[in-house]
Amino acid sequence: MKPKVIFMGTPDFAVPILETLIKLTDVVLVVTQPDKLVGRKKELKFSPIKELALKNNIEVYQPTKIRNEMDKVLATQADLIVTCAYGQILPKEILDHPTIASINVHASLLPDLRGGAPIHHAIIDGYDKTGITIMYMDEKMDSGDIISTAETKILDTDNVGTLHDRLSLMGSKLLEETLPSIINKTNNRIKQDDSKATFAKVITRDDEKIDFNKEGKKIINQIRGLNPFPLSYAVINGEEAKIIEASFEENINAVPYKVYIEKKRFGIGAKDGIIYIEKIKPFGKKTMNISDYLNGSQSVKDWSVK
RNA sequence: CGCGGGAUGGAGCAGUCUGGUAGCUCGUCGGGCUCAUAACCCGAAGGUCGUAGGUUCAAAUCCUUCUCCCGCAA
Repeated sequence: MKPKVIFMGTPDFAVPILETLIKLTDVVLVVTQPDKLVGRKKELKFSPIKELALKNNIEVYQPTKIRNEMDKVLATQADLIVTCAYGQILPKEILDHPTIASINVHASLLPDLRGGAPIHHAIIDGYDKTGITIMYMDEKMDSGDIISTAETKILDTDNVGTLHDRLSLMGSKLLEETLPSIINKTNNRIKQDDSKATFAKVITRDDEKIDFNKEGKKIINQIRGLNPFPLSYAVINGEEAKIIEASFEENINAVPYKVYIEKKRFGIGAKDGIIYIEKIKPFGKKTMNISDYLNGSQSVKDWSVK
């Protein structure tokens, strides 16, 4: 007899998790964020999790605020609630509802990087490794007892896209390995050391702007840690341009924000060296290599960066 | 009708306001120079200027329609 599971999640990251649950358990209800009007055309967009649920003929529930709309969940008999990047805090009544437990799949090695953007911050904040934690949920943010973990090194070549995809698959694999022990209640249960907790705040517009007074290494981490979404930017000649990829070379004489034009290279000074832009997405244009960008530009040497 | 940017040889752009021979930086191809080169020199090919219609002797350029791409805001 497969356990009955209520799954709560929203973005792409959670898709492999739900796929694993569909394979191993009886998913009786999927809870996800309401459909949103997205983009300039205001098209109604289903979350990736809703798409997957519909494809598998699983009932979907989309409360605006689950705290105020708990009846549906409480009326659904379940052994487990599994969440992954759902986007809403669950009240105690819901956490206590399933017969076995309410657990969460989180994309960091807790107690590091609690919160909404752990993958971005793992790179931005210069961590050399991160991972997946499956844990019990309590009423605070990502603070419940740890059941299992899996870790991965963050490579210099990683960005949010590659790390996201890797962690997502790791998450589904770890869940598959851990699920039996949770169901027969032989799993580990390790308290988090709250004094060591760090937080991964949701990315804001301010986090996207590059501050060239910072060290080059930090700037590169910021660029990687926001790629491919939402991308970092700088104001070049009065227009916002997304910086897609860049490299860093130490240079003791570098002046922050100064433009360094060399043959086919576009550098911007930082605190301890020069950031060379490799790929850029100018305002209103598509992503292009820096050589293309320079080809179409005139009097680049007079440009300013803010 | 939320605000704004864009569509011009293979790439990135200028030209549009002030209609009148299709331009720039690259790439490609051919040739030259060189021990050699992504460097340099010479030459060539390659574009119905996003779509449809209108104004005009004449439209990339002015007017209108539509399509597609992108940033912000939600």
